[in-house]
Amino acid sequence: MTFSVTTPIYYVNSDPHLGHAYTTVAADVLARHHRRRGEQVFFLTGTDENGTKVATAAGEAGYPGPQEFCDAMSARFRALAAILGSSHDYFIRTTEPEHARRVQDLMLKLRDAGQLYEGTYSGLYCTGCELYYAESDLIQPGNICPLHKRPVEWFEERNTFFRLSDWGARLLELYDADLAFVRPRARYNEARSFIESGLEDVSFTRQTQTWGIPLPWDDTQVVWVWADALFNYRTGLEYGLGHDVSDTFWPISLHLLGKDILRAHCIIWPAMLMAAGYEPPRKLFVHGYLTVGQSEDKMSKSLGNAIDPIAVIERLGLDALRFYVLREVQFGQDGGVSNAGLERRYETELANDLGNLVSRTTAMIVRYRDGRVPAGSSALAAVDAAVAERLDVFDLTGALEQIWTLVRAANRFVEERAPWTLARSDDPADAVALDDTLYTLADAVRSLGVLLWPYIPGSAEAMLAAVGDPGATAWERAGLGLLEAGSVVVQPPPLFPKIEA
RNA sequence: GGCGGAGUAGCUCAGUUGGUUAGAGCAGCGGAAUCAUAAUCCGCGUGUCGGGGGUUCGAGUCCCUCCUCCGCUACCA
Repeated sequence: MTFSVTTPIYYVNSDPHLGHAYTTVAADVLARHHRRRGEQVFFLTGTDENGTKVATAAGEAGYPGPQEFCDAMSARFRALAAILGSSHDYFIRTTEPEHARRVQDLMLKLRDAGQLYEGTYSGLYCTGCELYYAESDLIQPGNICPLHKRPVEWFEERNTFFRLSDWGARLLELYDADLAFVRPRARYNEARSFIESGLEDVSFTRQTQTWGIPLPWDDTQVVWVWADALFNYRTGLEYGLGHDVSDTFWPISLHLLGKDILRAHCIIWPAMLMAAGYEPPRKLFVHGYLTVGQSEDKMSKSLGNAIDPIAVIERLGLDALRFYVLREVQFGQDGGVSNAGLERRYETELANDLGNLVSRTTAMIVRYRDGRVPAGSSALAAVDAAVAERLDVFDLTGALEQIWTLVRAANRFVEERAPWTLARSDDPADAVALDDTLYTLADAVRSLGVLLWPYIPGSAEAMLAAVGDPGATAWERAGLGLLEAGSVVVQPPPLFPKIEA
């Protein structure tokens, strides 16, 4: 089995923020999960660096040229990925010569397949926005740009067009063949209805832009940044590892993307691939936005409303951030996030529910059984099947909820068994019951370590080490009753220390 | 306008193909326990399931209609 997953490549025109972190973490969790299942995984992320906006931004930021700007900005995204613990296999940059060369090859391939033709693109263009407007989006009368409050101009440009209009029927076949081709369902509907409404050809080159990949047969044109950017999902496999792994990992198992780039990914991209003779991706998952909570953080005066991923990591740790963004907001929907919400989840779920479970479990085994896991059998119900089921449909939030049912069950179990009472008893039956209880708890901590490893790898490894099963993160270990009696237990320092007031 | 989502406890949301007293987490109130990061566990909700109408023995779940919010309705990414 193989599993290939991508994030969008991030446009270097803006600074990395929580939204980028969100997508990267989500992709990382899936990549880690599939690796634990023993699959071969290729996880691709990177930066999108071509286009006029980048060239302009480079000038405004005082860089000698776009490349220097891209180098600096891309490095920031790469740094963010590293801080997030992203386990990507390759970080692609669209200014890499290898990428450019292969994009040119792909353009030739499209041309040779008769999928490109020369035409004229014309429309109402606002030089301030640097984009074309539909008449309906402008203030009438007078075709006034809603942003710049001045009339837009009629522009014409000689371009090379892609015959997107030829692919509507094939795209619909894709959507018909797999109702989960695009998730969540609302996004599937959105993409599908757009296709059904009729597709127009799309210009795949730009004449007026310079910062881009030249069209191989006409160097007065550059490849449209979207075509260039989308192709990264292919080119990255062809050269990222230093050798071509596209045979192994193609078609892409899953593209993660934000809802703002749905059309490019769910319509243009599969069509481009089919036109070039490649298999389209198997699945696309469109996630929502993390919105800044208004209600809860209304009190905070200054700039406290924005969540800076780096600041969160410095204060509460990487795992707190990774956990929070996937736990708080149903993956696939929009949802509010706030520092107050983050702290609440951290305190109640990570520190109190999970961290304390580890503390009390290890403390009791150290105290009552000299730090050795007694022989016993698990009295709890495993959740690994339910978790895998959620992850198979990319329900990262639902999987976490399933995991938490085990966390809660384990805490409840402690109260039910009251091991401290059993420990005070002289009855041999109580000693056996205590063994069973402690085994169940240690084993639950172990199982939770396996289940949570993709989400919070550092903490999960600490959990596994604490119950004497370090590094045993393979998914086959996610069930219950797999801990060896006699494993050495040590009480670790608190996994999630309370927030200092 | 058209298409598509959503409207369920104070908050965030679950609620398969219609079927027993509509659920979870959080917050709030009360209690128990003491292994543990004073961490945990138990108990407590008169919720018009957006309004109205209909189908049915029976609807949050199907049909009609109305209201509100959101997304999409093409080439910055």
